[in-house]
Amino acid sequence: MMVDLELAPKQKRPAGEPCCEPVVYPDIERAQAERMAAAAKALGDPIRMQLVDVLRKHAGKVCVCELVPLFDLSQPTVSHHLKVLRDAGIVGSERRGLWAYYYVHAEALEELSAWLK
Amino acid sequence: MMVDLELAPKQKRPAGEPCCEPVVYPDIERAQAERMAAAAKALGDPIRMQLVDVLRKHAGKVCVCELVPLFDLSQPTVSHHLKVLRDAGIVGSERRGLWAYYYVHAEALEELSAWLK
DNA sequence: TTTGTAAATAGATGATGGTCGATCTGGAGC
DNA sequence: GCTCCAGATCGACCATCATCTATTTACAAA
Repeated sequence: MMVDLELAPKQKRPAGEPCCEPVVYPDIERAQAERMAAAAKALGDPIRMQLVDVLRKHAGKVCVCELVPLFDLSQPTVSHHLKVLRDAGIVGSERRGLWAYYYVHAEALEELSAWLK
Repeated sequence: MMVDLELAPKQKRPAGEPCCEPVVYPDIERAQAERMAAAAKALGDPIRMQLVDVLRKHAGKVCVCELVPLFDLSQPTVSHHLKVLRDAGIVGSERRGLWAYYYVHAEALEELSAWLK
């Protein structure tokens, strides 16, 4: 968590030259950093990365029953990963009868994408 | 982990209509997904996100003694976060006398950036 | 209404992660 | 040599996470 430099503990310099001129980094980035870190965290698992990749490449809604056999994981585990992505706002879902369809919320990745660029 | 569709368990369809036409997703993405997930995971913490942000904005090397007071964390904890970023290849470091300087490896973020775009 | 099926949820477990205080390392200066 | 300092590492602690099996929910068809 960032703090104002005035509140930061004073650093005692050794006798030699200082390492560098101090630079002030204001606190503005904290909320943005938390949002982007949350998105990155959700993407920070190979299974979820592949899920998003598959959903993105299809630009439409994909049935869970198509997603589960793509991985060597149990159905509840895939369901869990989809929930993590949904809680992060990265994907959305829709029920149709017995089946559930997932799709990507492209906007949810935009802030991170813009920052990385 | 992706598997070939031939190896995927056969799905028994209910009597009604299937949810959708099956779509084949080849295995090519796995290694890329693992690399990108590793980078995203390293960025998936607000402290590390801010560290990278600060380092990026300076486009030069920044002394650890400047980074520590920006956060309400102990010096070993900041050092730990820098190590996570370095292990992920996102930042590099250089010792100069008593001080250590960190900088961003811009290339390490390029694959993720390109994929997100 | 009974049966079968897709997906979500619950609960347990072992692994990983963030944080701290204490200690270690290695360079600078006396 | 000795001392002081910046930064890294260690060890412990507690929280979070990925995964599984078992169960529940919700819907469809007979």
